[in-house]
Amino acid sequence: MQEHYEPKQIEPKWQQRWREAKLFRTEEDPSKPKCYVLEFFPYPSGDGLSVGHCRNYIPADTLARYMRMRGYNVLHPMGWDAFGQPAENEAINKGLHPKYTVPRYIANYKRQMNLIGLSYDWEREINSSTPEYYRWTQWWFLLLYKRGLAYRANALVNWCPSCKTVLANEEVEGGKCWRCATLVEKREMPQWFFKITEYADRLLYDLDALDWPEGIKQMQRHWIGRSEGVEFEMQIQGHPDLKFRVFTTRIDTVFGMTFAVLAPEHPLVDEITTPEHRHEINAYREAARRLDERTRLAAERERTGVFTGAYAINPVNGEPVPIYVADYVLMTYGTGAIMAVPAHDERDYDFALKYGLPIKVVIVPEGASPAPAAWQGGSGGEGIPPCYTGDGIMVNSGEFSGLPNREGMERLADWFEARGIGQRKVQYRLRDWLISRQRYWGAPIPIVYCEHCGEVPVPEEQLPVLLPDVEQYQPSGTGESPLARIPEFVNTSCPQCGQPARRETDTMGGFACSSWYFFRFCDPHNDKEPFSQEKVRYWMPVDYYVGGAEHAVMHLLYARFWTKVAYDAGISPVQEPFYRLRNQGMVLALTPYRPPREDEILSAGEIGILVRRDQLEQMSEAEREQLIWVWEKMSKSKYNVVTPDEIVERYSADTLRLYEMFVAPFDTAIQWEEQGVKGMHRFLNRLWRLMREVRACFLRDWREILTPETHARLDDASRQMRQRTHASLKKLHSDIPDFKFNTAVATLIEWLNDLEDYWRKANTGMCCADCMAVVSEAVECFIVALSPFAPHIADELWEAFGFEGFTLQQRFPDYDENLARAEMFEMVVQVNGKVRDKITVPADISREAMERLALASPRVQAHLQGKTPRKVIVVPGKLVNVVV
RNA sequence: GCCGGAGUGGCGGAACUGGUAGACGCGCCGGUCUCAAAAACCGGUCCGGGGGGACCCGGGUGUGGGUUCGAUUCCCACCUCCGGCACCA
Repeated sequence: MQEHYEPKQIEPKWQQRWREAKLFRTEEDPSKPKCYVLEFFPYPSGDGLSVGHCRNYIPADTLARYMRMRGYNVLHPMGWDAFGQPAENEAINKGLHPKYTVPRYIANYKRQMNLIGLSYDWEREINSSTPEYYRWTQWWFLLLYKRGLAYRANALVNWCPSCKTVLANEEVEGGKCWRCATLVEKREMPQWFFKITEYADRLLYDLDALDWPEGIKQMQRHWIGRSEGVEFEMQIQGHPDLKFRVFTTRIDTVFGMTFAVLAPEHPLVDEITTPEHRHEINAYREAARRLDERTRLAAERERTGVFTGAYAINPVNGEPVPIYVADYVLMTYGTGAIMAVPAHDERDYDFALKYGLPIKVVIVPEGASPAPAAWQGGSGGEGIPPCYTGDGIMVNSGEFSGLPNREGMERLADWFEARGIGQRKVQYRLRDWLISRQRYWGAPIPIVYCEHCGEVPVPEEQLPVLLPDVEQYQPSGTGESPLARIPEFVNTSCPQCGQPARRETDTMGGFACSSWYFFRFCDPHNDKEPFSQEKVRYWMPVDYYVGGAEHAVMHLLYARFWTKVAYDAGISPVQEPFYRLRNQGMVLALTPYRPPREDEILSAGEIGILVRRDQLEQMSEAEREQLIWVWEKMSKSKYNVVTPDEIVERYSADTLRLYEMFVAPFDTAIQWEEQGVKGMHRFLNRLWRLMREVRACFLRDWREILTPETHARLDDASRQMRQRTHASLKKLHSDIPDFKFNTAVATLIEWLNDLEDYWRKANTGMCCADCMAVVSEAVECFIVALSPFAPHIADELWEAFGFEGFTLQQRFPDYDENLARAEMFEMVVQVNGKVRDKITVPADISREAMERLALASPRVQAHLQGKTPRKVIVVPGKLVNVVV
């Protein structure tokens, strides 16, 4: 055994041995329980992994290793979400085709993952950009298509002028593109959609049974946005042939309608606008269409709108109300038209105040007077009723007046349904999933357009539709994919009639690939089908799914949707793909900003000019003092990245692993500080030194020595050491599956501290064979228990102590419940709730004895000052509180 | 504005179903080794006050109130920070 801990020798050595032994290889084994541990499908970027990315992989790896050592058959695979726009954008910038860059980046990721000792079964590696994989992504498209869940439609879509492609609703964040933050525009184009809305209810209700972070479930619920209400029809005055429908969740307020609003894009606007308003309406619609997202973002909550000159008839009382066009009504939600009730809706209220429209109160809070005199003036001023959106009693509502509004809602819904002019309806915020991308680095949509047969799906046996080589990377700008400029690709024959036909040139967005990869990992090399039923039945669902919270809606919703479709088609054994979900916290790094120079101007919200690393090194002392350091998410663009490579170089992979798990709870954001890394390195050094000392006295047969009889004659310190060993194991068994890696590592450190103390004492003087057996038990258990966290040093020590094989093949040590329990405890004695004494007593002490000992304490007597206790509270195993 | 989460020493954080607040690590202070420094190791370290000292007294988990023998933990109100959504009728 080397004198010092030399990670540079032991880490590569063990990584090589693991590889040669195919240690991480997984096969189906019906005799063992399975455990599927999966991390989010990474996109292999040219920047490689940072220690920030490792925050995900390291704890997941520790969990996977632990589960293996618990006897589970663990599936822990890794692969690459290799299609996507970053690779294309890079191709444009550097002139290198993704087919060359992507494999290089993958190789680097893999090298880094191996460097930090991740236990992936590389035989199951998959790459979504290979025909072997995307063939089956296309197969999924056809599955959805056959089930009526894929359709092409002309639609007003989100267009990113920078990416030159359309975006799904989920990919638009605050009106900007999720990738490049460019303002998104609206365009009308034919596009492919998946009918995720058909699954809205199931996607909503099935969330309840999932063991996911509550926040993520909440976000999905909100994204689906189910609401119940009534959709009804309104006549337009002077147009007996025209009517429009509105949706409301507050049918109880229908008597308070004082105007109606159509979305600017509503098809009826043209027909009903009167000549004198036409000019103004057209201008408004044009502005809304063009500057849509921009103005809506800039002009906060400012309401604007224009009168059409037309009137709608309120069906409940026959009163005409003016019809406005306003952009606060969205064409994409509900019917694109609303009844406006300013007295009971904030938005309608603001609009009515601005345009001087009447405000008619139809609900009053229970016990309140409906008289105008009672109004203290809403935000509109004296004499104007405030906007009240809560529950109450209906007034001014004809035959419904006097009813509690909740009841009125039901009666009115019945009223509309009985007359056939309206019905109860459920609305969703969720829209269908737009899948088309006008890009070449994605899976081609397997559809052919034939003059005779129309839209024809490519037959399964003709898959894959191979992606051709693209020489011109640039998007066409017309909105078409670069694939459209490759005649050999576009021109084909119709699979049905054989006549000349054209291929669809759109590809599928990247989320298609990641919506089913967890199935593929179960059977990654199947070339007959996407996956075999037998294997999927064995492995699915994913038991632990680990990744960042940024995919809360997009990926996680899409993957759930595809899984449900597969379930309905009889090819998935589960309705939900991910039983447990855990989100890791971000890794923050200090990022330097400098004050702006005279010629530089900061935009709003900026605190200074970002300083690059090379610039930082050239700065003078005076300049450095001016810097403002801010904790920000580690990223290439902030020049604050720390790589695992440099940490492994300076310390070791095991150090990095321990630090990332120890520094904070798994789901908390952490601040990257190298000082803390040093602490973990010290721990490993200390471990090494102690093991070197202990090795000579190590007794392999400690199990035979430590019989119950021997245990009974051990001294206090030895029995306590055994208790510490077993209690530590117990704690590890509960912390690891619970993702409490920080306290798990703390437990290891404490255990080692105790062992060091015990060893010091046992080694000087009181040395005996029994003591060495106690040390040996602790040492052997410690090495094996350390293995999931720091596998390299664990295997090295394992070998140094003369054991064969790998720690990963050992059973994670079980603990003895009786030994884990302390024999003595420190009984706390309080007087009036304040700690006054601590007395060490046997664990099985009686309540009476506790009370007697407590009252006998001189300290307690001193605080009692002769007074007699009014009450004595005894909590067994804990404390005694004397109340005076 | 709405939804979700969190406020604990100089710092990251610990504390089971209400029961010793501050585990563990960093930093800092003192020491050992060294010509010296670094590294490494050993000891100390919530704040205030008292004592030569082992110790003793008081305060303390964002703020204010409440329940309780006892509250970081439960309840009410408020403040701050982080994440998400934002005209969804």
